[in-house]
Amino acid sequence: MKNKAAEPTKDTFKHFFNGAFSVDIVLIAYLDGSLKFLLQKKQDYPLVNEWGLPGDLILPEQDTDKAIDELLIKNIGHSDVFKSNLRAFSELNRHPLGRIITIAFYGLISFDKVPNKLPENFKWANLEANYELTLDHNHILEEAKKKFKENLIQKPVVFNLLPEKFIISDLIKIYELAFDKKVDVANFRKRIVSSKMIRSTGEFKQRYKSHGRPAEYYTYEGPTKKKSEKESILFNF
Amino acid sequence: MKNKAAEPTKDTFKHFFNGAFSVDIVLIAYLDGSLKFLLQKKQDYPLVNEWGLPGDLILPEQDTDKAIDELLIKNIGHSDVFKSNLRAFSELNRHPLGRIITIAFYGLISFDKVPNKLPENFKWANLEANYELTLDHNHILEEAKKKFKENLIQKPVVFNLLPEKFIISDLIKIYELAFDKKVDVANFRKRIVSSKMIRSTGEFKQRYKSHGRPAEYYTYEGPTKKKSEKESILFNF
DNA sequence: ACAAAAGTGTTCTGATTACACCCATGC
DNA sequence: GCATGGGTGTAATCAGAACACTTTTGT
Repeated sequence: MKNKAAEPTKDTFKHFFNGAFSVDIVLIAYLDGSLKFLLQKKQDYPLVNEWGLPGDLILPEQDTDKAIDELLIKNIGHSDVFKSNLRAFSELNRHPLGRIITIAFYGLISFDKVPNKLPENFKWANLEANYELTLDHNHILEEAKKKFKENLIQKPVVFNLLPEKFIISDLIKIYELAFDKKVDVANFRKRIVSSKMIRSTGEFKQRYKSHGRPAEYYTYEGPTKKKSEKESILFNF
Repeated sequence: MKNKAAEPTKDTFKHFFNGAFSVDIVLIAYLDGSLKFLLQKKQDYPLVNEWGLPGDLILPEQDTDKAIDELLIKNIGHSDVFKSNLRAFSELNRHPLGRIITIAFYGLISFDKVPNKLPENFKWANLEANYELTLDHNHILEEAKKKFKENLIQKPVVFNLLPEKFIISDLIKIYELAFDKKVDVANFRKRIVSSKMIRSTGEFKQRYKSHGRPAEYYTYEGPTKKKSEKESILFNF
């Protein structure tokens, strides 16, 4: 017992510290009547000219959230988006440079905050299109889409895709696109209005080159003040 | 243009490869009529004698899923549990040894698979108790509990806490414990039986030292075959 | 016989569905 | 006037909440 090895120190653990981290983001927007996500053409070795999710290697001393913000600021000019930590992707051989675990985020940006011009190596792609992305980015994209859809029905995240003032038909359109299903407009409208989550502004959308009654602008008021707070709980699957 | 720097190589990225990874798991069980989670007293420098979630540093060449399985096998004798990738925890100064990003899992183990004897430095703790855990493990625990509860109402994960054959009152008890609310037994029962998710076995639980009508054992049949598959979609918040 | 736990039935209410109808505008 | 998109009303149905009641056991 007295003959035990030397006390461990930080140095004892050196061999654990040979891994790298990166961040990637699936940034979703509602643009031109369809759902899109942001793509980046990689320019650095070893992925030159491959398309993938916006992302970067980070240094061990870099914070992941800040790294995402910096990435966004650099490329779309600001980081004013809704961000949610998706999960880590850690498959052993996911990256040719060595063991890199990536922290994936999914984000939502409202269309009024989408810049008119993107850097040359960025583009918006249709969320439903099939792209061959680099590394495991198709996998990350799928998981993000899954979480996005779950969130859409469970939490008021839609509003992050829309400006302060929006029209209900855009709200509905997003659901129809995301789930590829029709929405009963009358019932959707009644439910969302009666929930008090949105409030009418009295302003109306002027229409150009189309007719029909002008749509009223609504604005998001925050989550529902739980109406009833059920006494008994029950599963729902 | 011709004067550009040398082509980058793997070596160019060396400075990114100074980070470490770990895995941690919040393993939940339904034991002795309450919900518990597994705790480990750390024995290695620099966390000696601090209690935290079961977990370990992993080498850059180790797979995270395998690492969790090995951890479980070593300490509870098998890895036959339901596991779900929670997310990565990456705060800059979460670990005294340096930048270590941990991949957190949450897991569910059925009480018939819980070993009678645990290693000395492991114990089951009440899920609702307040412990001072090492590092950011309280934070990880909270996120795991949140996801556990979400899952309970959204997906048929409860069955992972119960043996092949179980009685409905245990099923209900888990919900009551997790949400600290009463469940209307009659309605719960009707809903779960009519869902065809569980099937009665014809076997009954013999009771010792208590009276009351014997409970029938049920068994899980798999997820509901979507009864109606709604035409129109609607949010639910 | 009675207490305790398991399991069933019935009523009432309110949410959800389906769909018909009305409104405001451009051409 | 009529086509188009926005917006409201209503009747029928169905799922959920509440709770009383029956069954089977131990003591």
